[in-house]
Formats: sequence, C-alpha cells, structure tokens
Amino acid sequence: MKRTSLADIADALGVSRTLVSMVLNHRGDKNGISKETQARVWEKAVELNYQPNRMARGLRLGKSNTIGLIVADISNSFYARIARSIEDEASRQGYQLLVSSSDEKERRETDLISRFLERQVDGLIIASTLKNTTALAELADQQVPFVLIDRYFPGFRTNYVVVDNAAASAEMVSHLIRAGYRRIALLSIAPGHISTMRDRIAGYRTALDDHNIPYDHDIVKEIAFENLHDEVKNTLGNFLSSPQRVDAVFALNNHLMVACLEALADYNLVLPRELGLASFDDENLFRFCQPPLTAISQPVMEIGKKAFEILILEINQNNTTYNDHQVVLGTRLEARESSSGKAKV
Amino acid sequence: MKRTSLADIADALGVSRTLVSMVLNHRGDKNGISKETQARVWEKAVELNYQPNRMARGLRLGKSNTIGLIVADISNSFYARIARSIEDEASRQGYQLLVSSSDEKERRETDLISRFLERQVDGLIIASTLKNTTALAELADQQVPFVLIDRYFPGFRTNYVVVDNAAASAEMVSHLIRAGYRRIALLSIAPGHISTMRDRIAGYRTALDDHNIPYDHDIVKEIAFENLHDEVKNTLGNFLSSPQRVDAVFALNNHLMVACLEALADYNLVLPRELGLASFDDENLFRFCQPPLTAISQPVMEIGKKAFEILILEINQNNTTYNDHQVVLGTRLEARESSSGKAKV
DNA sequence: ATGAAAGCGCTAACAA
DNA sequence: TTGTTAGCGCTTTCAT
Repeated sequence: MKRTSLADIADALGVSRTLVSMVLNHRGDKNGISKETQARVWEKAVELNYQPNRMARGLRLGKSNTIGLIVADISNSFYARIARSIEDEASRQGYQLLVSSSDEKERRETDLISRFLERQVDGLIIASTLKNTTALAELADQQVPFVLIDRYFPGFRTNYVVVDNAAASAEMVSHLIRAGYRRIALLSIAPGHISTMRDRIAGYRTALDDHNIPYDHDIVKEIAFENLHDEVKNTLGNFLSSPQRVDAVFALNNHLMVACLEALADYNLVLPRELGLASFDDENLFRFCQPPLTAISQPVMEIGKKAFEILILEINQNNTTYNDHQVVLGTRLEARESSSGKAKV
Repeated sequence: MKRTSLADIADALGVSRTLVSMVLNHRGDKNGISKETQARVWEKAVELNYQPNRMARGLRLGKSNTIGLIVADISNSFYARIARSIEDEASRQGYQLLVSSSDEKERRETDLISRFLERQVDGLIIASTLKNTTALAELADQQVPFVLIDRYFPGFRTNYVVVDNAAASAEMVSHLIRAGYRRIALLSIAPGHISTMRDRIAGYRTALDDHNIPYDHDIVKEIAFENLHDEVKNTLGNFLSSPQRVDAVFALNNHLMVACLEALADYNLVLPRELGLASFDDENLFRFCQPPLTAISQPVMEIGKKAFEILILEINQNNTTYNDHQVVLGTRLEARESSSGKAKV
C-alpha cells in the first residue's frame, strides 16, 4: 500500500505539486497562495493522512536532519546518559539520533563513520577510540561537522567536549594519599592511546610526584575491553598476593569499578581499612554500596548538551571558517567511605 | 564540496551509470560485465573515494535499512542494555538504529512514531507507554512492521517480546512473605495502564491471596515518572510513619529502587530486619549494596535480540500474511540479604 | 495566484 | 557486454 505523496494531494485537488509543497512548508503566504487554496490543501493532507517523505526531502535538500553518535558502548550508563542529553537537545531542533557502539575497536569505529556518512548524517558526535587522526582528518576534509566527546587528540584541531581528566585524577590520587594509602594500583581501559586514560594516568603520576611517592609501573594495568572481568580478576589477584601488596585501587571507569567489586567478593578484605577503592565516573548506586564508593562525578548531561550545541552551530554555518570549539568541563570528587583510610572506621 | 556520485565515476570512465551501479552492487558478473571493466570501476570508485548515497538508494528502493527504537528513557540502563542488544543484531544485518525516549508521555510517543515513519524506517521496536492501541493499529494498517517490547496490549494482536511479569512478581512477593514480611508496600510507575505494571501488581495480589493476606490499596502507590524522587520520598515517609507501618517495599523497577534507597537514607532503619526491600530489574551493583538488594533479573539481551529477529522476519516477508510472534520470556529471582527477613541476621 | 520542468543520486526494466 | 530511459518524492527556478 503506497503512502500518500505530495502528488496525490496535488492530483486530488487539481493543483500542482509546487503549490502543495509551498503550502505544506508554510510558505503559502510568502508565495501569495490564496487562503482558500491553502485551507483546501491542508484539509486534503489531513484527509489522506499525508506524511512527508524525509528521504526524498533530504535527497533534494542535501540534508538529513540526522546526526550520528558513536560511543564505546551504549549500554554503559555513562554513554547512555550522554546519549540521552544529546537526544533531548537534538529532538528540540528537529534532529534524530543514530546510535552505535564501537566496542573500543578502531576498525569498527571507522566502519561506523563510513556508514553514517553514507546515510548522509548532518554531523557526528564521537567518543573516539582511534589511535591516529587520519579518519577524522578526512571528515574535516569532507567538511563533515563533528565534535569529539570524552576523548580528544592533543595537537589535532577539532571541536571537543571533555573533562579535565588529569586534574580530576590527580585530585583523587591526592585524596587517597592523604587518607593514608601509599601503594595505589591503577586499572585503565585498553587501548592505551585513549586520551582520557592517558590523562588520568598522567594525573596519577602528578599526584604521586607531589607526594614523593615513586611510580611503579607494575601496578598500573591496562585492561582489555573484551573480557574485562577476567582480566580484572587476575590482575587484582596478583596485586593482592604480591609481597608488596597494593593498599588501594583506583578504577579508571565505572565498569572497571564494578569488575573490581566482583573480583574482591572472593577475598575477605575489610574495606576501606585493608584496601582503599575509588572510581572514575560516579553511579547513583555507588552511594549505597558497602562501603559507599568514592568516585569522580562527571557532568554527563552537560557534555552531551554542549556537544550538540557546538555541532548544530557547525552544521548551520555554511561558511568554511574553520572555527573550533574546545570545551573542558570540571568534575566533582565524591569522597565516600571506600577511600576513608586505613585507620579503623 | 560535492561528494562523488555514481555519475562521476561513470563519466570519468566513459561508461553508463547503470554499469557502475551494477558493478558496485556486486552484480557485475550476473550482468556479464567484463572483468576488466569491473576492475576499472572499482579502481575509480576507490580513487574518487566514492561513498554511496543511501538516501538516494533508499528513495529508489523504498527501503532505508533503518529501524526506530522507542523506549521510556534511554539513560535507564534497562533500556540501554536492550538498545545495545538490538544494535548488535541490527548492525550484523546492515541496519542502523534511531533511538528515542518517550519519557512515558503518550503524546511524545505518537510524535516519535510519526517522525520515524517520515524517515521511512523499515520497522519499529517500541516499549509503548500508550493507553489505547489506535496509533499501533494505524501502524498495522499501514503495514509497518513493528514489535513491542517490555509492554504489550492484552487482546490486541501484535508481535511482542515481554517477560512473565505476573509470575515474576508473584514469586517475589511469595518470597517476601516466606521471609516473614506481611505489610508489603508496592511502588509502581505511572501511567497505571502500562501492562508491565498492571501485571506486576496482579502478581502481587495473587501472592497475597495465596497466603491469605488482605490487599490494602493504601500501600500500593503509583509514582509519576517526572519527579520520581520526591514522590517516592513522600510516599515512603507516609508508609513508615503510619500506625500500620509497612514492613517491606517492593519497587517495581530499578529507578524506583534507587529512589527508595535515597529516601531511606534519611531514616535510621536497620535493613532487612526493620524493612525488607526488593526490586524488579536487577543491576550489577545491587549485589554490592548495603544490604545486597534482592531483585528480579530480566533476560535483557535476549529481549532485544528476539525483538529484532522478529522484526527482521516481518520486514523480509513481503506477503501480507499477518503472522504474529508473541514471546514471553522467563525471569530469575536473585534473593539477597535485603529481603532475608525480620529475624536478626 | 499558480504551474512546468528540472534534478538530487540511485536502480531496474528494457533495448541494443 | 553495455546503454537508454524512467522514476522514487521532493523543492526550486522561472514562467505565466
């Protein structure tokens, strides 16, 4: 059953498609179409249950009113919340969101970018897992508006919205040190080139330096995204059984933190006395854990909102002025019991 | 800067667009295009960095290879995980996912359906918040393939993938009763017509009946989606201060459970002795809460996977046989300490 | 105040 | 083995 098109309305009314198009796009008055004709068109449109075909419109106009979002994993609440805030802004402006997960695979990300371009998205928002910027440079070459979130590329000019990961991480590590922890292990997500992780590790080193604690590469581990749980379990096992036992663990994202909790369930450690615990990315439920979990809280909704604002700006300015917006947001350290120190509580 | 089109390749090579189209769609051999010509076409395509325009293709073919997903809130991890499993299946089959949140607003949902149709989605997956089925009946009339998830409409023939909410809820309530709780309050999400909530309430009543406990409407409350936290706080306040104090609370979804925890933080209750707690929808972190939270675990990934399987089946069968698939999946009760009874632990 | 015609980029039937 | 033509549904320029 064919859907009604402009032509159907035009034919039914014995007028031209042009006229119908003008009326339906609210350009009737501007083009001097009589009020009566306009009314007739609207009536017929409703009667025939007309639904404009946005593919056709898009093809003609060279605009899809669609934007693509690429994140590592949409089921991670961090990205899901960002997606939501982007959706809210986008929806308000008549845009819809295509969402995809890269699983931290470079190949998958570049594939997704291509697929999105083939679908003529008007812009992209990407939490990129790429190592080099060639794919992004191509985007820029092709004049495709895009803005990076969560991760950026130092020295590569793009729009981005990130948080100050180094500062946040340093703050957290200082907090841990002040609480009395000295051997603080770090768990990060592979691949290791992701700016977010690098910056968080850098912040860690800064804090150690500030407190004259030597950096020990052996307790800084990169965990593969694929079988995160097993790797965390093994790694933590090593950390805890080693002669120089770690006394705190800083998980560099929420999933790592959960994996830590799962792994620790096998041990009989008294937290936070025997082991301090902290996480990047806060979750509602962290407050209610045993013990309540210390975390860095990111302004998630703001990241998405800001990213879309920048994107829409780029989309709407057709001049080629390469004007990039680089936003660095602050974070908040939520100190809870899991990092309250080695003294008895 | 215009992107390269089929025509550009054809012109550059001095052949027809048809030929190029055939080759690029891997129908060169079938149409007896010489290997050499095929090679030349591919070469040129790469050289010019050709990216097919799927809008044009879609317009021509009447197919977008896009599906629309409507959920209450994509930032809710329950829906985010479903979205992820749909994405995985869809991606494998060359489909992309448009994602939107209805915020449990009927108006918003119907708007979203329209928008998706205008974009020529090939099918829809909907966790519907609608009260009556007219909008969905229209979809069926227009022969738009769709499958409902999480919620369905008893007596209305559609595809759906849900869980056995009544059974799961009854199981949970029986569990609570066996643990010694008698006045079990229920918190559900408005609007009250959502099948999921109705079924869960029905299961609650069944269990009460089975144990000869009278149903008390005063401790069954519907919470508005908009300001969930305040409403839960007030409601719980009333429940706890009433002369006939409730001794357990069953939150009918994950967000309600979190709101309960937040509200309870103000009281000095000893869980689970003074108040039992249970939730529909399990979360990774529930295990690690204080006390660990009892919950019904839904087969989230399977819901999404199954829904897409059915949808793609409908999309691919162009015959009009109205063949509906109704899947009811099982759940798992994860009994943890929060419901372990009034005896000291 | 209204319409004819062209064209966005693609594919498919039919020719040659 | 390759090409011509038409058309998907829409908007826009230029006529009338």
